[in-house]
Amino acid sequence: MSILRKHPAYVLPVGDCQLCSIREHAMCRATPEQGLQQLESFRSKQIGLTSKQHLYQQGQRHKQVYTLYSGWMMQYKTLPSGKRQILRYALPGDFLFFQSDLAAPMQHSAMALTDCSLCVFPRDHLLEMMAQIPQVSIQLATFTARDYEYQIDISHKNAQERLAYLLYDLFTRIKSYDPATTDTVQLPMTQEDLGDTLGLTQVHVNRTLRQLRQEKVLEFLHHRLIIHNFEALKTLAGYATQPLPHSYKVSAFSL
Amino acid sequence: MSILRKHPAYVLPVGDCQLCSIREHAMCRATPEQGLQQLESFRSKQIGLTSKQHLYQQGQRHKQVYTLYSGWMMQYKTLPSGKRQILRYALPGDFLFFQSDLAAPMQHSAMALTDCSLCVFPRDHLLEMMAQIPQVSIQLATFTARDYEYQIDISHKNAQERLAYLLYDLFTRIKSYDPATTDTVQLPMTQEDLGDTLGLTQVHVNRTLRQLRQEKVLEFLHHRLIIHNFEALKTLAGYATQPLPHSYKVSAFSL
DNA sequence: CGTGATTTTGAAATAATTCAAGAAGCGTGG
DNA sequence: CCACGCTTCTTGAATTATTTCAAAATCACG
Repeated sequence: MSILRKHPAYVLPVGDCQLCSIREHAMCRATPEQGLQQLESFRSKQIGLTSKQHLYQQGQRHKQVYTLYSGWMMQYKTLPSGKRQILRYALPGDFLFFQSDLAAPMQHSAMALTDCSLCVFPRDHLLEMMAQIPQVSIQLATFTARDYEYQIDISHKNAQERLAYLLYDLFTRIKSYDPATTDTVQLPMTQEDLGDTLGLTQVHVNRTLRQLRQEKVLEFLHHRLIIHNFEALKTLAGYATQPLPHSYKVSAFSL
Repeated sequence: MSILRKHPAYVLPVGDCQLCSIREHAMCRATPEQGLQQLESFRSKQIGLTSKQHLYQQGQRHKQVYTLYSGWMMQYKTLPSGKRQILRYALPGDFLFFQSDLAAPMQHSAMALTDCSLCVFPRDHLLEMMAQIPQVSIQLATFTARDYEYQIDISHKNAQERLAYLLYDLFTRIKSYDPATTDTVQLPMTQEDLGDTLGLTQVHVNRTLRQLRQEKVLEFLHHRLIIHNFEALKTLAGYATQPLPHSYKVSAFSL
């Protein structure tokens, strides 16, 4: 059995996907009881994927939208140059599908990194869901903003800082599924995946990981990430421990 | 009078800001008549800013949200290193303020690049507006997704491609305010601003602009952008003219 | 155990930054 | 209307960051 099959499959905390009995689901979180029933009426089915299987492909006019119930998925784009750009790793509870133009063909592909299961909703009903259940739109706007802020935060960093930022984020997200986690987690991605995520070559990722290992910050080897120095990692990743100074006057209107 | 004062101030097409009679306003676009009246009831006032004035500052707990009515603004962050990262240039109709955690202090600052006017809404009412007027949430999710996709698109590019992408985008946005535009527009930003937007040094922006000029793609000098070769620019910016090939099989569930 | 995928390392080339200094444009005050 | 000072733009040389190419070592899995 492949390492990706036996990889720990993080699962949403509550029961079978009723998209609704699962409060941790991105689409359900903060939705009131009545809204959950509505949501459930929109759901069309559940599906399973095995590792490496695609859920949808860039260029397709896809008719459905998803939330991930268990497993890891990744979303990526094939660029005009032929290179692969990984946009995002999805964990249980995360949306898969959203793009600014819902009517356009998908601008990216989604592939299972491990065996997965998902909840399916008809794409045609999404706007209806957003209109009828305000929490759905709010969640969607909030999660999209979070992804946006993630990209903003990583964009002006160098190789070491990016790697630190990405690995810190992945570690933190996984830890939220298994609070017993101390310093070690299993990750389904390779060094090449990390490179395609960060816009670095696999070779440079390897050398940067070596640096981080030598500096005793972390180790990443064969799908196992170990964090040795949490504080150093956070600092490298650019999480400010001090509030930033204000250097300009603010308009009189601003308060 | 400063060049930034006499800079062309793009204004929303329709009348005084009734946030409502202005259909092109991000918050109003696609909102039905009844929603517009509701929106108007939420609006608290209009304000003006002069060039270089700040609307809000990173770290503040800001009580209002805005849509820009006329002029240019920029949103930026001060990083722990002290460097400035410009996130976004706002033109009339654009939202200013959104972040994933509405209750947190602002994660960025907003400054007027030219004289500006804006519509103001109490931040406390934003979630209420989103819940009562579904179009507001949908617009917010859509625009945030657009910003996200913009960051995704620019993130794995080199200096020349980034500059091409940014300038093409700015050109296109301005053109939408003045359809008579052919190949020349005025931009309020400096080469240093472009550098802080793209994560490049001002010196490298200068050298890259020289390359683009020598290759007869475009000229950017003293706030004036001239596009000489639109096709070359689009290609450099990474807009694929051909659909991308599909290389993987898709799950049986995907249609 | 053998094969293909992944990781590691070295050497050379390219991309971008840093430091430094000079040139050109812009706006204010005389 | 000109002169001065400040900001922005330009260029060169040296340094650092990252990529490319290539090959060997290790690992996973059948």
